[in-house]
Amino acid sequence: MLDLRVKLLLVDDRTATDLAMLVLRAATEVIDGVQAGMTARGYDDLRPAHGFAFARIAAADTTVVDLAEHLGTTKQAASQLVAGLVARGYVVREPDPRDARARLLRLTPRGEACTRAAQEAAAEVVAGWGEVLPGGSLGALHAMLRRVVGPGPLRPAW
Amino acid sequence: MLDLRVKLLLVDDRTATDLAMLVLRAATEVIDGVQAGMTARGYDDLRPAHGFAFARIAAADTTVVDLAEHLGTTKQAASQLVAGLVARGYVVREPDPRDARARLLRLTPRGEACTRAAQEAAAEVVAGWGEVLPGGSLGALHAMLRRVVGPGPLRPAW
DNA sequence: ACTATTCGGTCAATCAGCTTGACCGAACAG
DNA sequence: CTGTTCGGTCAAGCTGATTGACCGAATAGT
Repeated sequence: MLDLRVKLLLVDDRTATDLAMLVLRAATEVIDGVQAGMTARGYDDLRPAHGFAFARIAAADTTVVDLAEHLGTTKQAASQLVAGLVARGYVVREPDPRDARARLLRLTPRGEACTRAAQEAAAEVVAGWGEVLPGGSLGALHAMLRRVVGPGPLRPAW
Repeated sequence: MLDLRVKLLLVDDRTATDLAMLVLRAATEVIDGVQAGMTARGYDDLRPAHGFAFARIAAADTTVVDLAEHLGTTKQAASQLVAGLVARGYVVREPDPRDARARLLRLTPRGEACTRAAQEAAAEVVAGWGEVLPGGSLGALHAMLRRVVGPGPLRPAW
């Protein structure tokens, strides 16, 4: 009877591992689709990792250390990544009024345009899913994942 | 009115990009969870990319070129990866009876045990999801993703 | 107020994994 | 039987990330 309960929770082992694989495949489609959409819009000098950095910088006051934590890398790696974005005109570093050591990262207009492009590309991928799913399923999918996944880092490297 | 149709398909733009992010978060949880479960089981010398290689090798007769295609890398990269697995006793190369150039890859008992461990770890992650979802939702999630994602490479790098 | 420790950030060297390019022997097409 | 394609490896080079050292600003302790 414990066995029955487990079966109810896990469906079954085969389905469980299968589901994990499907999630991975879906994520790969998102990444590849967004990447394709980005190059189609003229942004061909950015990797997915940059996108995650953009999302963080756009969302809140962000320092290099914050970014490193959010990306799950070292602060040195984050620093290099930011240096690249600054060199390409997507990001500027401005002094933090509250802490002379820190430098706040902010998106340039170009960086914001790029962020919007990424969101459009992501929406396109999801729209493709909506076309093969019965109406309302996307909302259900969203609701389920929302309950399932907690906040946490969006590690850009497997 | 076109706008209305789009809205029906995409739910809305905000939800769409949000869904994409959730999928990415879910994938990160899977990867990190499996990785943690693997090290907990004593396999601490393997990266996620190796797991994808295992899955392919276990599923069908596989050569290095097949593997490269499946992983979305060059055959040289796949060859190096296989060399590492052979050196660590997870995989053996045996001659292909039909083609003297080719070498068929096969899992050793150690490699098979490792594959089972990975499946267990993946099932654990999914089981965690099942605990916070109403009964039957995992099945629904599985069904939706199954319809949505097509066959394709499981790219190990973002 | 003064010292010591922590913290944000960068510089430098090193490392791991992947790519490009060249090449070999086996298979196949003419 | 000869030219070309294909499976696979070797070698060199590049990129992204890590480790280690360090500087100046902030904070803690007394």
